This record gives sequence, C-alpha cells and structure tokens, in this order.
Amino acid sequence: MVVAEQQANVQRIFSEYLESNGHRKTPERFSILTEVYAHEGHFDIERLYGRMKQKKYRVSRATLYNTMGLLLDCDLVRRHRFNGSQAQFEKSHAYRQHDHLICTECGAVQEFCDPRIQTIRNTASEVMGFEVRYHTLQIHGTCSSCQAKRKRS
Amino acid sequence: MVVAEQQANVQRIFSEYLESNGHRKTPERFSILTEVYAHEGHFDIERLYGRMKQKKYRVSRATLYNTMGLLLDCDLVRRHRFNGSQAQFEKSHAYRQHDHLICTECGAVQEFCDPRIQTIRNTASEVMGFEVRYHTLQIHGTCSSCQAKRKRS
DNA sequence: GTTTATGCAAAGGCTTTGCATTTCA
DNA sequence: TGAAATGCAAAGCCTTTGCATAAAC
Repeated sequence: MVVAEQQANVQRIFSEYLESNGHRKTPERFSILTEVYAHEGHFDIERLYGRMKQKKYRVSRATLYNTMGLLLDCDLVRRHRFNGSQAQFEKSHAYRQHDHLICTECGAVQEFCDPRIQTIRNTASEVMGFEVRYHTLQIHGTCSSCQAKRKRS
Repeated sequence: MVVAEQQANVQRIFSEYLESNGHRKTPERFSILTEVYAHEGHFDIERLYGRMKQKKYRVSRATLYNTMGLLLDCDLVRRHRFNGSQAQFEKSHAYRQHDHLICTECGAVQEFCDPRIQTIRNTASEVMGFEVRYHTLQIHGTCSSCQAKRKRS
C-alpha cells in the first residue's frame, strides 16, 4: 500500500535526521509525523492539535510547535503564510511540487502545477549563486466562482 | 524630477480610489502614502511609525494599519510575510516586478527578476480561469555569503 | 545519572477592536 | 450636522518561553 510505504519512508528519514542532529526520538515526535502524513492538504497547528486529541494522543501545543520546527528543518513539511496570521502547513515529502492560487475575495486556496518554475529556480541558483532549497509561489486574484458571482450582481 | 512625478501620480490614484469608494481624504492618509513612497525597499509598521514620528507627523499605529489596508486594496503597496511574524510592506506602483531570494540562515532578502514568471501567470489565468492581480515568489535557500561561511568552517 | 523533551501556563509581539473625540463632507 | 476617521489603550490571537516534571540515552 502506497500510503504505508510513504509513512515508513518519512519515519525513517525523520529518525535519521534526529539521530544525526543529536535530538531524541520521542514517541510524541513520531506520532506527530504520522498524523501529519495521514492527511492531504493544508492544516494549522490548532487543527493538528484537535486531530491528535481525538485520537487520544494528546500532545501539547508547545510540543507541536517544537516538532513542526524539526520537520521543517528536515524538509518533511512546508510552511505557508497565505493571508491570516496563522501559519499553514502541509507535508512535502514525495508530494508533487505545486503552487497556490489564492482568491482575494473568498480566501479559497487552489493548487496548480507549472514545471517552468523549475527553470526560474535554476536561473536563481546559476545567476545569483543562491543554493535553492524550496520555493513558494502564490498567485493572488479572483477565482472563477467569485468572477461568476460578480457578474451576476 | 522622476520621484516628484511618481508622488503626484500615486497621490492622484489614491485620491480617486478614496473618492470612488466613499472613503474620506484625510491628511493622515496622504502623508502616510507620501512617506511610503519616499523610500525604497521593505519596511514594517514599526519602522514607518518611527519615520513619521521623526518628521513630526505623528499618526497612531491604528491609523497606519488602517491606511495600509486601503493602500493594499488599491494596489499601491504590496505586503509580504517573509519569515518573522510581522508583515513587511513595499511600494508597488511603477516599481518593476521582482521576486525574492530569502536566506534560511541569515535571513537576508535579495531581489531578483525573471520575466518568465509572466508566462506562468498567463497560464494560471488561461488554464484555471483565475483573474490574476499579483503574485509572490519566494525562493528559500542559502545565500552566497552564507555558503562561503560554511566552507570556511 | 545527565541531559533533553514535554506540558502547562504565563509572557510576548504583532494586529485588531472599542470607544471617546475630532474632522471631513 | 451626521457619518466616518483618528488616537489611545485594551483585548485578541498565534507563537514562544520559563520552569517543574518526565523520559530518552
């Protein structure tokens, strides 16, 4: 099963990362990673907190923030700041590169892919001598359903 | 003088925007716009607050936030969230499109241009039916000077 | 046995909000 | 004159921090 494979993969990556950086392998950290990889799409800390609570695995918000920091550091999750003040996260391992269309009117976030972004990344690293780790491209504007709404009125 | 021309231009745009949206033309709003367009580069609310205070034009932080909202709405400024929690702003009228390279290690923000981003915007609007207003592309990684530092140690 | 992580609650920092006062139209 | 904006301070929200307790190594 693909999902299980991915879980095994990221658990191993995280384990190696913790070990080589002198961090401890606590059950909280692994269960957080499991939960993060159990869902698609974006989530914020509060939502993650709620999900773990439901599953009877209660971790503190402090530990969530701490662990997300580690997961960001080893590139297993990505953090976005779309509009509001709270950060949005999503898993990033073996997840196809994608960017975001954000509607200024209804706040909806839509994913899209464009391989040409890769050529821009390459240029940044060649021309500017920048060592690229990841990127975030957000296109802001009006989504098609808000355009339709606007026309009706 | 080009700077004065630009000032006159944006003041007019803002004035028309305020008028057609039923907002009042207060001296605070125009002096904030003037201050915003008097500098290059990024700034946060606190810095803007400090600058206006120095020039003996004291406006409250509340008014700054309020006015920045209006300026965002009429596309005269752009708001970024690079890393920290506080938003960074920059003027956006008649300012060449550019994107940002952000160093994960030292936090430095570098600008760069790549016209190919335009083709991606076009695709988003054609394929996804999205009405594009603006975009933000952030490339995260290690800047050249941090790479050099790393090699030394 | 040490040292690091967890959990709780309190503190922090940026931003928004409520309300009295002022000001634009 | 009436509605909206300003300014101040307080409240809010997300996130970080300090410290006692627990757990990894």
